[in-house]
Amino acid sequence: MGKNSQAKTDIGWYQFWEGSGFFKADPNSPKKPYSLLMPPPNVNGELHLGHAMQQSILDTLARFKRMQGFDVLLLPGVDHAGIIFESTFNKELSKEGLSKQKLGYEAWMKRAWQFKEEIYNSFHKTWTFLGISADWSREVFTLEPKVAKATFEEFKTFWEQDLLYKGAYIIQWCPKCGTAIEDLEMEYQERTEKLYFVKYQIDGSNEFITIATARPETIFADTGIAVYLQHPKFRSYVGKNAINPLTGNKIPIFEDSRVEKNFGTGALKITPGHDPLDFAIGKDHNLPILHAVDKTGRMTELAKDLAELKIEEAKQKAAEKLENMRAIEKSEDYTHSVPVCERCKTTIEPLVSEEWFIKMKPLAEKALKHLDEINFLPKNYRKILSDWYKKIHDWSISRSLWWGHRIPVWYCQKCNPAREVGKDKGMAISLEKPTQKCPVCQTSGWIQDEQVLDTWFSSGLWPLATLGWPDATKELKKYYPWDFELTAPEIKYLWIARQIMLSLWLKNQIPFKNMFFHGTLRDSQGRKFSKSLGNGINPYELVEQWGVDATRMALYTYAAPGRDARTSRQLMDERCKNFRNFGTKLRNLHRFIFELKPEDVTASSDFSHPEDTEIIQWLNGLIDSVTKNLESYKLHLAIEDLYDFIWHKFADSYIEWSKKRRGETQPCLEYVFKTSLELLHPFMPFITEELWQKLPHEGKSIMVTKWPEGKITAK
RNA sequence: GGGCUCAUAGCUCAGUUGGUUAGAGCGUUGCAUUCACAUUGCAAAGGCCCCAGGUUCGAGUCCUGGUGAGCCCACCA
Repeated sequence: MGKNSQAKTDIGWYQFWEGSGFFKADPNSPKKPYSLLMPPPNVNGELHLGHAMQQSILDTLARFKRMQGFDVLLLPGVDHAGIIFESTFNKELSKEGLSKQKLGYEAWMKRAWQFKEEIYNSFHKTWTFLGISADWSREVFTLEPKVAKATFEEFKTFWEQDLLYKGAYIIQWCPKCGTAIEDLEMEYQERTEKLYFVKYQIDGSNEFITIATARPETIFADTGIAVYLQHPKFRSYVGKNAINPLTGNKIPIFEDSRVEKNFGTGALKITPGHDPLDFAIGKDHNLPILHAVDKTGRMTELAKDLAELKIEEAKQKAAEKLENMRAIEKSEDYTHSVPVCERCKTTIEPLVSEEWFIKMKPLAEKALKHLDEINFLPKNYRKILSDWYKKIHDWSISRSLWWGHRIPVWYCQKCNPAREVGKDKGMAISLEKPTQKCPVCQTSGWIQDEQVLDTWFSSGLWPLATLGWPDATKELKKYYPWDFELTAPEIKYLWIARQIMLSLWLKNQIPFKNMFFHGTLRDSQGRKFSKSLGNGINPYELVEQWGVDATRMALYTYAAPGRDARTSRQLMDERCKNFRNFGTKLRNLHRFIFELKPEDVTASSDFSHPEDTEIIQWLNGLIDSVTKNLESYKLHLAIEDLYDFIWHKFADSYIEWSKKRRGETQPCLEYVFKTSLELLHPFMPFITEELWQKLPHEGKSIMVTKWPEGKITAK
């Protein structure tokens, strides 16, 4: 009962604040701006405890800056999250026996937007109960036209600057998601597999060269054998051909420095179509690229009678074949890490495919020059990012998905059916279907590239697109660069590093002045929270049980920059309970000071009594420390001081002393209590508003009252 | 194989630029409590601040080496 009525009150305050326009930024206001950018959560599932922490931190800073008199913009939004969304959504569809293919593009899209809407609503529910004071009138979703326009501008800029190209490249392909993914989107699983030592006969001889491989099924696509330089045994074979045991093809044997001396036999089969290293070696030695496995993860015609089989089965069969022909010298158990798709955990199949890329080197170099203009917390992230920029590689930006921004490239069906890329090739870049005719053949049968852009291609523009770039809006002028941005460390390269490069390249300015990396909340065994482990803690349950303010306070205790923390439902409950009790303490302070006010109170005081002086001095110290800690984003230190002051110094000490001279302490009690509430408001917005409203006060809300400065000095 | 981070009370963690006797919450123990207290207050116990060196008048904090844990990056077939 009590909990429910409390929740209603909280929502009431939230509506009061929002209805009063307190959350809105005003680009026309003469106040100085302070801008905070919410990292857009992925439209995938519900917001978790990490989001709750992240967004509570943002909200606290926004409320603090507002009270300090800034025109605050806390801009919220949601990311469409291409691959993750599709894999989640398609899983949902499969429960109904449906699939992408069965539904078709139009119907799938319609359902997808509905699904997005459901998730979106749950986000808003969470944001509301957490009390997030964001400017909802400026909320952005990364698939909306505003972002499409910015993304097109980005694409066009790279195209015009010749930083964009399309080419055959070995990519990491997820057969289940049906798309290329980036190295950054892979993870590794330890697996024990068989390492086969396979004999390849030397052409025109009875001798053999032996290679070690864990993937016998790809032998069908072998187009060479490389041995390390000056191999004592195999060097005599260099220049000769080996016979591919499964196809009978003759393949060249050559030396290459990239072959490891101390692994396997010192000879490496080269399969340019199915391995990144082989691709590189094959390219340098002009080897043909063959595919034994296709994009669905099945064997191709090349594998003859093994065609159509899935990789795992083909591996067995290929090994048996080799065994039967006595081509296997031996096999060993071999434990290595296998790349899998971060999203669906399917084994990655490297394949050669036509993809779009951006040349990143000039962007990275520019970012490196300006990195010092950003204040990183913790500061070692400057080095982490700069190391990454130094060994940057080209960014593959195309994905074979439906959920995303379509690549804004149109090919002339008549004169460029192969969809080649080039300024003279009957192709156009345009956000909409081009209206002009093909300059080469004068027809207008344009067809758009079917792939979509990598999610991060648009998310990387978040600091710009949210403010209306490429248009020169007044928002862009006033709030850019952002004062504050925060994120989880795991997307430092995917997102943060890209935002920095793209903002500098396109706008010639850093995207944000302060970049805060919070730690990762983990379970009691140090594992990340994940759906599959089922170890997550639902923030809503904590709020239900302990209230928002207490939950927020518990989360700030984990808000030290860059520090991972172990927690559990039990530990969260302990901390929440503690801060719930702190809230009770605040209510009792109010009761003591106001509801149980004696008759004989003194109207005013110069706080000259030594006990008054003492508490005022403590309070002034508190104002300084809370202000300073908020200015430097150390929320965990600020709440420690607030807690200690209010509970132990004010309640346990001063209030006890005051009982001897209750009447004359009234002005001091009221001043200290009210100031404490104001200092606490950014952290515990609801209870502080509730109590502040019951006090004698000026102004409409504690939210828009002036931040305490501690002008009162006792003699 | 590189790189980064961490190691502080039984547990989860603070400890800003080196500076008295190293802190909090929870937990434990004892006492009090018809007091503003959905209990709260008072008190206690509990620490070779991972190990070994070094710098310094002074080190939990800085440097070197070691041990252990975690994370990130990397093409070991």
